[in-house]
Amino acid sequence: MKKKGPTIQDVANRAGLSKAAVSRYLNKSINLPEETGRKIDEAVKALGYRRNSIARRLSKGGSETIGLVVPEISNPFFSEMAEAVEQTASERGYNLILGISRNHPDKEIGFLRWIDDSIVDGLLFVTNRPGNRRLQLDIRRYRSVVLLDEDIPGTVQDKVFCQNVEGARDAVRYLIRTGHRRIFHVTGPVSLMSVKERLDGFRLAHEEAGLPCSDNHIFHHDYSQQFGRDVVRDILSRPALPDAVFAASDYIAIGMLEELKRNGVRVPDDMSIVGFDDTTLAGLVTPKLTTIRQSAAEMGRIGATRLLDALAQPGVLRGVTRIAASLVVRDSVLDRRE
Amino acid sequence: MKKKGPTIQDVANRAGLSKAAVSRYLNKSINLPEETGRKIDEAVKALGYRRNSIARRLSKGGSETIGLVVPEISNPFFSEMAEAVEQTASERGYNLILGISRNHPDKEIGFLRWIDDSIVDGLLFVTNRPGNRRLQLDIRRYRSVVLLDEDIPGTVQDKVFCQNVEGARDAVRYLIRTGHRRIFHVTGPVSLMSVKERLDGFRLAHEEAGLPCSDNHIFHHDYSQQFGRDVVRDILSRPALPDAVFAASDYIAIGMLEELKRNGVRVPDDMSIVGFDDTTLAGLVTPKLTTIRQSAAEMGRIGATRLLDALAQPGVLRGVTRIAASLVVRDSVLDRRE
DNA sequence: TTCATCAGATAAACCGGTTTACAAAGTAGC
DNA sequence: GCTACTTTGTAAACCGGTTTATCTGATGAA
Repeated sequence: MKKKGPTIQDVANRAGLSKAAVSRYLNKSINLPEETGRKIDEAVKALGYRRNSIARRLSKGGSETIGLVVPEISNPFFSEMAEAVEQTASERGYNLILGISRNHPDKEIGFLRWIDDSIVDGLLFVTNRPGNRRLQLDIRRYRSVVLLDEDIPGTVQDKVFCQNVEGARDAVRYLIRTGHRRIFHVTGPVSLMSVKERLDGFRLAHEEAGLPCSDNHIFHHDYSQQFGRDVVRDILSRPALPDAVFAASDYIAIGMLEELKRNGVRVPDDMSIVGFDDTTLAGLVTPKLTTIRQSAAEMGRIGATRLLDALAQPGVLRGVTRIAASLVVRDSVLDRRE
Repeated sequence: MKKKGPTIQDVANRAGLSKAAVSRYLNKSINLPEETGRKIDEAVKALGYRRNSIARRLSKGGSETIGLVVPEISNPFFSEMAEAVEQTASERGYNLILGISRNHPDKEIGFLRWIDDSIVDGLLFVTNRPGNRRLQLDIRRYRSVVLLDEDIPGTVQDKVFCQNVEGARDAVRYLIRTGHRRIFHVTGPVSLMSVKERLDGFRLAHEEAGLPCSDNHIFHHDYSQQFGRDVVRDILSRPALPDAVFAASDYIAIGMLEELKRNGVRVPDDMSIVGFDDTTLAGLVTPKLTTIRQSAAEMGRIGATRLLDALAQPGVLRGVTRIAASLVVRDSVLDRRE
């Protein structure tokens, strides 16, 4: 029942050589004459030798594994990201280990320890708790961490975000261009960089168009479907309805869609809605959601590439990379120009 | 820049003891007097010692990591499963490493090698290629593999599936009970166990009701949205439309919904639809999909528990576990009884 | 011939723990 | 006082590789 596989010593014995020769040959760190190489190859094949990766990690000090830490994986944005990261990692011979933080700072910090513990060589990190002081202080100690999607202020790592300002500005520009004048913004907590930046874009588009932009047209809470539903009740209780809403996430937009429907408000006839993210859900709801597309896959791919490059060649920081955010027109916005 | 953390030897030195004493104390495999224990604790704290998990794995022979292999992670069914697996694993001190096979048998077999390579102690395995001969032969060599969702014939591992027959039967019973008489079945490839079993349930419900059940009311291809769209064109080209369709996956059902809408066929007024899986998408589409709920999370949780139990106490096989599949009534079925 | 050089290969240290087998000191029982 | 445990602890082997420093014998140049 033991199934102890053959060790490198067994291979060496069979080939009539030393461990060192076999190891170096297998790692291509030595040039051996053809005949010798053949003997090793033969022994490896005959014994079915596979090197023990744990032992290898111990002596090399690396794990050939990277980690991805996300708040949740059942959110399509993160699962699309994970898919791309796994793809990129596996193309370069790395394994991917998954950490799900459920937004607990303790878990997040625990995942950082993976680096100390040589469980991973580096980490791709997404957090929704940028304000956590401990995390902030802690994360700076770690090189080989790449931040995705949301920033943690005061950190110096490589980072990959999307063009939040431009995306939001384009969304609102589009609403203005299609004749909307009273636009609300429903978004997440002010602590998040993406929220701040999308709000900047929202304001920018208003300024460009010479439109006023009141603070009480802005609703902060979180990027959830539930908030989308709740905010609708809030909005409907007000004297004047907006003719459009720019929601800073598809989840919010979808929650709103649902609740508006329940209240007999037709989208887009009575109210237009634009979302943000373009997860797979956006094309599935009715009406199909017009939204700003940011590719979670691209973010994952670029982040993983950055990280793997950094591991291969330490010391080279590339700073912040921005991926595109572009408008995808579907059915949730009505053209109101007469 | 080396950041070499303190080793157990450093702790031993500071506490004036031997490596062995420290190791055994830290692993609670020895009882030391309070005073000595305190000295070790002090040294650990003062030095900020964390044990090197790679070295530990090497000597213990285990990795305290399990793997989850799925065809894709961006499919909500699998990401919900992954979330539950990660949760269960982390509660028991295990890490989760993710393998995405993209349905390539080569990759699947590669992931099995993780066990040989001591990268994982065990594997949760979901495949859509049950027919692959090589995989079939190969997988039998591995204990500590648990099969989820789909079977691989001829294997002896622990397995967790859902009650496909009962679920499908209930779906069709419900359609019959609500007055439907001409029910089509749109499903995946015959090679999958789930497809066979759901078909059995489909037939069973017809028999019970004394209804005929023709083979050319059954459409096989795959569990994809695209097939849902395609099959609608096929069905609409036929002389007589069904009054209901039982789709063996939500993805198929959603694809059909979309294409039916495009063709002016109203759901559920002109045609009722029942899906299978109850992924998050089901509640989001219009009309909301009536479907059979199988909890991917529960499957993941139970599978992970089985695997971890098996690792803790080898040799005890529990065979096949079935999780519930139950009807969730939403808006895609019309009651046609006058 | 002789010294330098180099290809081919190895012994031994090392990575950082765990574990086995055993020693030394304390103490109980008689 | 002597034997028999118990307690407290350790030295050394081990896990399975990688890597460094070194050795040997052959080739080439002077």
